[in-house]
Amino acid sequence: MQPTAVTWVLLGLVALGPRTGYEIKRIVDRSIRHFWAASYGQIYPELKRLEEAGWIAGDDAPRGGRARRVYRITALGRRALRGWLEGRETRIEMRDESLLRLFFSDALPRDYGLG
Amino acid sequence: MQPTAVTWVLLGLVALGPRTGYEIKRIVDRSIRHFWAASYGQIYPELKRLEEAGWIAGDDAPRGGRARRVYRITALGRRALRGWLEGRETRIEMRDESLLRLFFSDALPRDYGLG
DNA sequence: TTCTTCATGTAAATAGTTACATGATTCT
DNA sequence: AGAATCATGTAACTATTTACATGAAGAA
Repeated sequence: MQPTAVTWVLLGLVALGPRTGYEIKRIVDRSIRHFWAASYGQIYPELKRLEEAGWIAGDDAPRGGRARRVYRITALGRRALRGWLEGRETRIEMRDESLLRLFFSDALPRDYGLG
Repeated sequence: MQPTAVTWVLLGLVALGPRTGYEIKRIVDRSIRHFWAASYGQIYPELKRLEEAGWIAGDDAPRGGRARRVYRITALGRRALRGWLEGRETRIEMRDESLLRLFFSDALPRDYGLG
């Protein structure tokens, strides 16, 4: 399975305990997003892919009449996650507008506004 | 002009001195990319847009038989850049794989590999 | 002469966000 | 009753990367 941007986020969260896509999104938005964001448009399709690959398994668990699907990690998924955890690859990309501003802070002639 | 991701990178670099698209790409790859990356597919079309907006002006400056276009900033461009520099908006997004790994470092049962 | 760098540009593919559709449940 | 939250999913849009085409100049 070719991992995408959200593969390890989903697999990691499901490894911590059974989760729905909705719960995953909530957790990501509250904490993980500070160093790795994820949108519904990524999460739901990727959960399907992970299930097809056998890394997670989904169980229908409706709450009343409301559809709901809870995913849990499989042995195969644990193996994959362990492999990634032990990896040394360290992809890092960032966009920090304040650093960009700092970089260009002297790009224009000063206006001596503070002088 | 609706700014894109690379607008301020290009305008800032051109404000520091006349530059070709190729030079901009080289500078970005050597330094700025650590906090704000840019690809040719963004740079060349955006240089065109900036020129159409009157924020920069391009002059053909071939080297021998090799086509070459050098851009310089205009008064309008300086105004726009100053406006952005004085702004307080601070968009920041990052993806740090090692932080993600750290976050999930206890997601699996320990294998006591170091014990 | 061959390799690297200079130089511009874009098509195609991939990635990602946003906004909506849909509707139940729970909280105030 | 009304608002917020739970819950899934995707279409359409926007953004971004990659790889290629093209070819001259300079360095080894």
